[in-house]
Amino acid sequence: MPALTDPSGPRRTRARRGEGDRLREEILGAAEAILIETNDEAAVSIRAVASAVGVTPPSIYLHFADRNALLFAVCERHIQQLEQAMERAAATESDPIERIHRRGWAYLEWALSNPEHYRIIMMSRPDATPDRFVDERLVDTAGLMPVVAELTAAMDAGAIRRDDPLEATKVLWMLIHGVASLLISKPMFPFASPEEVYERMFSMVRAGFAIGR
Amino acid sequence: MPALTDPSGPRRTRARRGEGDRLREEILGAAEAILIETNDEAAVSIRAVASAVGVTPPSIYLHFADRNALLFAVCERHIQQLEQAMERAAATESDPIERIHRRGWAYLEWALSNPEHYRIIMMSRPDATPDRFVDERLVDTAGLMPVVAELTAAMDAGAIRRDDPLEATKVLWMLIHGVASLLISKPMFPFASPEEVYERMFSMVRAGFAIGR
DNA sequence: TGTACATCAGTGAACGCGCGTTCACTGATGTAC
DNA sequence: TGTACATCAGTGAACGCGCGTTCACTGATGTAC
Repeated sequence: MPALTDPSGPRRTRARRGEGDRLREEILGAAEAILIETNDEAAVSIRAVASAVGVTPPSIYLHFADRNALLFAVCERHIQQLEQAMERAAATESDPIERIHRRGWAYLEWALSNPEHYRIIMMSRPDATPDRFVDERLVDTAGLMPVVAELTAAMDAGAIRRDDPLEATKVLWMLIHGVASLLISKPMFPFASPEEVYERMFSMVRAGFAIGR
Repeated sequence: MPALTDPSGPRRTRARRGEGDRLREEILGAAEAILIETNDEAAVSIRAVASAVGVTPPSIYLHFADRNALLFAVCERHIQQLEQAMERAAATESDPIERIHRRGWAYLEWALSNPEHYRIIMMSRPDATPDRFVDERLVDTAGLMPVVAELTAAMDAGAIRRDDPLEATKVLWMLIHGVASLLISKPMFPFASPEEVYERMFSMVRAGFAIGR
């Protein structure tokens, strides 16, 4: 009489030859699920993921160099969602500043919906960050380049004060990051709603960009 | 022949009766030193601190409830320094907005000088934060109240647009936090100098506060 | 001045934990002949 | 159609780690009589 219950996690049928990448996807899915469920990066351990997938810990190393690589692979997927969300948000608007306004709001919404992802990508210790997230990649990651283009267009059109669009964009990123990260880190602090805080912040941005003194 | 070297850390003479609090200070000092030296919260373990002081791990519990309590006791000292630095910075200036400008710069300087303290206090997971840092305390902690007073004075004097001074202050906190935390988290990212970034940010603040449209 | 005793500042040894990672291996699956 | 073999997807057991915390204790110091 075979055991009907499997104490060591869900059963899994071994992938067929050539389908080794199936496990990779399952690992990513399980890691993602644990991250969302616990909202705690530390809970995403090699052992926890392996057990959730129904596989032994060493199997993880068949697909990921180490724990960090796995963690960031999970986040990389979400970053694509962020970029798409920002594009969608801007799509139906033509005014450059308003497009930036919408992008920023999409960024904030995404951060608040995925606080632990946001924490890992934007708030973790630099030495825990894989190289490709640090330099070039990060510019895209944060969705900065489209904003630079937007600002340049607005300046060319004479809609806003002429300035260095890249530096201005970096500052915008810092401002929105301040809102996002403090809302995430201090959920008990009596902040106003995200909408209100965002509008207050952005009204300063508008004023700062305005032409004239 | 007695051992001349002590492999288990520095020797320490036991405190006399009634001087038990001496150890508390030594523990705080050692924890502080480790935090600054390693710039890594995780390095401040009960065992590491005990060994640095020249005492056994259980002794820590004579003075601190647990590891977290120790960690935050270390930070609490620094917060006082922050508050004092902001007061000093504002002291020689009379214009309310300029006073805020100086306070903000002092805040940023402090954060960049004590990145790991800043990380613990402002960027750590909420569930790792002792209660008293979460609510009332935090308002003082971040040095918000003087700014509220400054803004109120400026509004009363008709120098800036009338608005809710508390909400405006919270947003200012978020903005400066964005600058501080991103400079700390992404040291390799090609940001401009802290000075330049801060001035760019604050010029938006000034514009946002300005009277008129 | 001397001694029994309470107090206080620590100690020593151990608890149980979960972790990342390595290593030699197994057994099912497909392929070449 | 059959069989030896290479390959691939995993396994099982163990490594060594440092950690927070607990418990019963010791031994120096001061105090009361």
